[in-house]
Formats: sequence, C-alpha cells, structure tokens
Amino acid sequence: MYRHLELRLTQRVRDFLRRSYDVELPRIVIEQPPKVELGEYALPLAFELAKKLRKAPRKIAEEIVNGIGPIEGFEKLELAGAGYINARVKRDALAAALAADTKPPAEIPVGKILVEHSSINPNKAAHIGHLRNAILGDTFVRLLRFAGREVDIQNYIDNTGVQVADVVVGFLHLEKKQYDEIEELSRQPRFDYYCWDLYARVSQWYAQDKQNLQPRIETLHAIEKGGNETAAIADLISVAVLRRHLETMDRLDIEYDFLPRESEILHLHFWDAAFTKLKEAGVLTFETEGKNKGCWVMRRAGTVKSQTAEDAEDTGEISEEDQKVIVRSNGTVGYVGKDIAYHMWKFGLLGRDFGYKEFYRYPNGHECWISALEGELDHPHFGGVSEIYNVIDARQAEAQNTVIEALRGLGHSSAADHYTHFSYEMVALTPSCAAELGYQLSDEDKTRSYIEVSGRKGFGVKADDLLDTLITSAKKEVDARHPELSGAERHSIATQIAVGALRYFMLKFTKNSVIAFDFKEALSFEGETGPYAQYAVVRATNIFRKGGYDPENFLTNAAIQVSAADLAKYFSGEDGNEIWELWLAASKTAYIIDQCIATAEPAYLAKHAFQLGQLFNFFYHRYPILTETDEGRKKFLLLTAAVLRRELTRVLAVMGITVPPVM
RNA sequence: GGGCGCGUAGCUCAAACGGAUAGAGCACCGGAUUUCUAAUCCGGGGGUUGCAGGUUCGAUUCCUGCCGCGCCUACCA
Repeated sequence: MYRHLELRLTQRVRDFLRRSYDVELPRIVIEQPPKVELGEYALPLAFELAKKLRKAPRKIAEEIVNGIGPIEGFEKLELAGAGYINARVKRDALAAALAADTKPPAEIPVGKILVEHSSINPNKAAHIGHLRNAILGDTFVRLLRFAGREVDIQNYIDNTGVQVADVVVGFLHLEKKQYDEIEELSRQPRFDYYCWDLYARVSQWYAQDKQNLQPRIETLHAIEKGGNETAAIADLISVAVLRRHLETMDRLDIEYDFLPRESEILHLHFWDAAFTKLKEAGVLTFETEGKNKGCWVMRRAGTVKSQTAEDAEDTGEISEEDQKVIVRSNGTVGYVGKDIAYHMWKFGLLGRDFGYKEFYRYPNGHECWISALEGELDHPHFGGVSEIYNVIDARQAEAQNTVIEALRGLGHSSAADHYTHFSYEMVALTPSCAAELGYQLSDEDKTRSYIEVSGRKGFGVKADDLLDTLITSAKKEVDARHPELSGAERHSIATQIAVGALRYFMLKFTKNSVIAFDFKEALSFEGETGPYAQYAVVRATNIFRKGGYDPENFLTNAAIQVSAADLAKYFSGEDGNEIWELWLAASKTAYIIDQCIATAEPAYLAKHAFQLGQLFNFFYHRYPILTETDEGRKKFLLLTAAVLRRELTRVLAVMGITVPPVM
C-alpha cells in the first residue's frame, strides 16, 4: 500500500512539473519526514529546482502545494521548513486497506530466476561462513517468491576439485583405508565431522614434506578422469558429505531444487561446446610467447587496455598481467572456463544439458534433483532462465565478472545484464572467540579485529555445532519459563527460537560488512535479535488468546466492522499519531521487500522486522487492550495488534523464521 | 604496483537515491502503578562520521589527495 501511494505521488508531481514548468526530473526523490506528525512522505525537490527555475525553494514549494490539486488517497500537501513539501495520506483509507489486506496490482516481470547458493565443497562439515551464504541465498529466494517471481534454487557441487581430492588422500595415504571401510564410516551420523578433522590432518601432512604433494596431484587427475577406484571413493565421500550438508541446511528450512555437479560438467563435455563458441567469438586468444605461452587466455575483468597497448591497434593483445588463463598449456581447462560453460547452460545458451536423477526427498516431500551422466527420462526442467543470482563471497568478484565479460563477448549482452553476483563478505572470528575455541593466537592475531576461518586448518565453528549450542541455550530458557509443557514441545520451541536467532543474526549485517563472529552476540536472545521479533508476535497472540478471540478470524471480521470515521477518530491526536506510526510501518512490507530485491540486500528486511517488533512492544506497554472499557476503542486496539501480528509474521516468514506458540 | 571493499558512540552495527536534530543493539547507571508473562518497556551518559581539501543551498553519503585495515591480483578451485 505504502509503495502504491508513493508511486501515485511521484507520478502526479512529475505531471505537474511538466505541465507548469516544462521540466523533467530524472528521478523524484521521496523520503519520510522525521516525525509522522509532519506527514507520511517528504519531497525535497524544491531545492533542486531552485536554481533551474531561478526562484526561492519556498516559493516553488508553495506553488506546487497550491497548484497540484487533490490526489487520491492523500489528505493534502504542505509546505515545511525551508522548502520541503510534506504529503499527508488519508490515514483511515490506508488503514482500512491494510486491515483488509488489499494488494494493489503490481507488475511482475516474466521469466524464471535461478538463485545459486551454498555451493560448499563436499569434503567437510559446513561452517558459519557457509551458513551466511545459505541464509542470504535462501532469504533472497523467499524475497523473490514473495514478489511473485518463479525461482529455481541450485547448489553447485565441486565434487572433482582439490578439496575432495585432499580428503581422498587422507583416507588412502594417512588412514590406509579401503573403499568398504570408507563406506562403513560414511554411514555414521556426522561423517562430515570426521572429514573435517581428516582434511586438517592432510593439510598438515602436506606441509611436513613436499613429497607428500605428489599423491594429491595423482589423486586429482584420477578423479577428473573418472572410471577408477579413486574416483569411486571421491564420489562416495562427496555424496555422503553432500547429504550431510542437505540435512544441516534443512534444520534451517533451507532446501534446494537441483544440485549440478562439476563431474557432469566435465564428463558431459560442457566445456568443449563453450570452447568452440568462445574461440569463434574471439573471446579467447592463444598466447604464442611469454609466461602464458601455449595457453588460451582472456582479459581479466576490471582491467583496461593500456595506452601503450593501444598502439598495437586491435590485435587483441592483452598485457601479461591482465591475462586470465582459461585453458592451460597442457590443454586442461581451469575453473573459470568451466564456470563460463556452466553459466551458458544456466541461460540456455550452451546447447547441452545435464542428465537428472532424483537425489533427496525432504521430510516435507519436496524433491531435490542431482546431475547425472544418464538421468531419468521424466524430470523437471532446470536451466534456460532469464535472470540469475549467484550468492558467492566477495573474494570471487573478479572471477565472477570475468564470466560476465565472457558472456558479453559472446554477444549475450542480455544474459550478462541479468547476471548478478550477489556478493557478501566472509564470517570471521573475533580473537577472543578464536581463543575460546582453543586456538593459539600470535601477538599479531591478537591485535586484529577478526581472524579468518580456515577449513584447511580445521579452524572454525561448524554449522551443526552452532545450532546445537543455540538449541541447548534456548531450551534452558524455555524449560525455566514453561515447565508445564512436554519435553517435545519445549524442544520444538527451543529449535524455532534457535533458528530465529541464527537466521536473524546472519541477516542483520549488511552484505559487505565482515561478520566478526562471537558466541556471546550470536547466542543473544535479547535486543536486536530474531527472538525479540518472535516474542512480539507471541505477545500479540497472547492478547487474543486471553481475550478469547482468534487472531486470524478477528482480522477478517473486524476489518469491515470498524468504520472509516472511527479509524479517522482514533488516528487523530497524540495517541493517534503514536498508533498510526505502527500502522504506517506495517504498510511498508511490500515496499521494503522491493527495496531488498532491487539492491540485493536482505538486511533491510531484518531492520524492518526489528522496527515492527519495537513498535509493537511499545504499543503493548502503553495501551492495555483487554481492560479497555470503551468497546469501540478496544476493537480498534485489537485490530492494531492483529494487523501488526500478521505483518510481522509475514516478514519473519520471508526471513525463514517461524514463530513459536509460546515463549 | 594494479583492482575491489572498508574506516561512524567503549564494543558490534544502521543511515536506499546527497536532505530536517547522525540512529539502534550490547555494555554501564537509574527506574517501570502486582496489568494482555519482564526474552519486555522508560530514562541517562556517551560522536570533530580516519585526516586534509573540493563540489553543493545542504556531504557520513559525491570528487581528489593522504593515513590505516582487509580481500583479489597462480597454467589452484
């Protein structure tokens, strides 16, 4: 609703400027006045026009206010301060629409969207860094779906890379295990933890003696080649660890639709198809001398032709340091090359497809598919989408941009324009958290604000451990508060709270801020946290339960019972302003979600959830509802609680957070 | 060296497109009528937005330079 009114206001102002002054502003800035008493929207445009029209800002604002005429849904425009124009909406009309949950028609772009997230190397347990990725990605999917978009969720699995090879080396060379023994081990509940430790041991073993790196290369080659014992072991490990990852993420309500694997990209020769096209389009050039002699290279994204190279005219020469090797001199392709092929597939530009097999069935019945050499005949269609979002950390920005440039070089500019690297910063540990985990810190480390986690060193907080800790901590609180409930009920509530705390924690930071992880903060259930927002909803529910109402039914009935005149009455005066602030905030959900999508920034939604929670808690204290003697006013207060409860529940759902029945 | 990002309260972070008095949480201190459960609420102290210039009616935001920090810059993925 809020969004809809803003749009209407913008259009009217634009029309007026065109008609009266013959000016066209590229964008009409609309913001919110510092206080609701001043109105719902503020336009600072008179300042901008002052110079253009050679008039004082106040004068211009006055002319606009007087000349624009009535606008549907608005009470009036007002001149404020040195030249602001403040717009007041018809509170009763907006409130009535909000109570009735009417949604003005919005234009939904056509075309499917593909979101790729998680993409954890299947060689060890997931850690907090992976949680940030998955939670950001999953929330973004929910945002898109809320906005009416059709979305496929993919989780790319690098099952043939060095990381898996390292664990294979660990099993074969350090543990001297056979296939059968490894298979036995892989059936243990937390096999990924076993691999976590083994991976760290292998890394140490490599560091002990350079000779030890030889088996790594051999193992990697064997895996890439396929069809041998080593490759079979790699497959066994990567599939078992992958299953663990799916289980871990399912604890947070994170699901996937399709798991494309590197092994299929390799063996179905995606690269060959891409290579031909890249050569034809001149995106790749063959180096005949210099350090990259014998390689096919392309220009690294972000680099520009130097002045001196310009003399060489359009020979397509790239200075050595600007070259990105795509195909090595031994003929093998690097990961950027494979990524280019994969992304051509995503947009349906490759001319090849995966085989598909059903892989995993979630407890709720949802099916997750995996790539295969020979798939099932009957399968859903993946790929060939019109927009993609890749949730990949900021360190890979250059590689991502290089893939985009390759698509552009191939002439697929629309694909390139609809390719978004959803970039985010890593999760690191505070020095005190690292010390808490028992790691020896150098003096230099102690002075840092954060220390990077390292799977190679086995240094980090595992996702399942963190969740377990959160659940235990929440359970303690629930046990103390609700001894009357059964153990199963308390456990279920504690789990909801733990997931709420974790998901909120990962979403409250803006993407390009490094999270310095600290148990104390992550385990907090007070203040700006998920449980704070959940609690606000629980309190709202309590009012209805105690009052003998059903909160959902109440909303549908009362919406028609409270008249516009009554609403107008209750929204006037000082108390009216206070309560109106709550309704106004509640009307913004769709607007905020649009903003989150446009900027690929889910943190705005977390902020919104917190604000709704704060407003409700304030309201809860200040306006006792059930003891209200004026029946009309009581109904209005109940309606207020019901609207806020509905909107906050909705916002939390988009964040992947559910609300417990009691807290 | 080049590219990207960051620097805001004691700590952790906000402030979309440049806008009205730079806001939250945590921590600290003081309070909340026995009420719809306090995982809550109210109040308080806390700021030269790294430094210096510039553009602008207006700069935390844009531009330039400097200082500090992080990441990327492999025929690894």
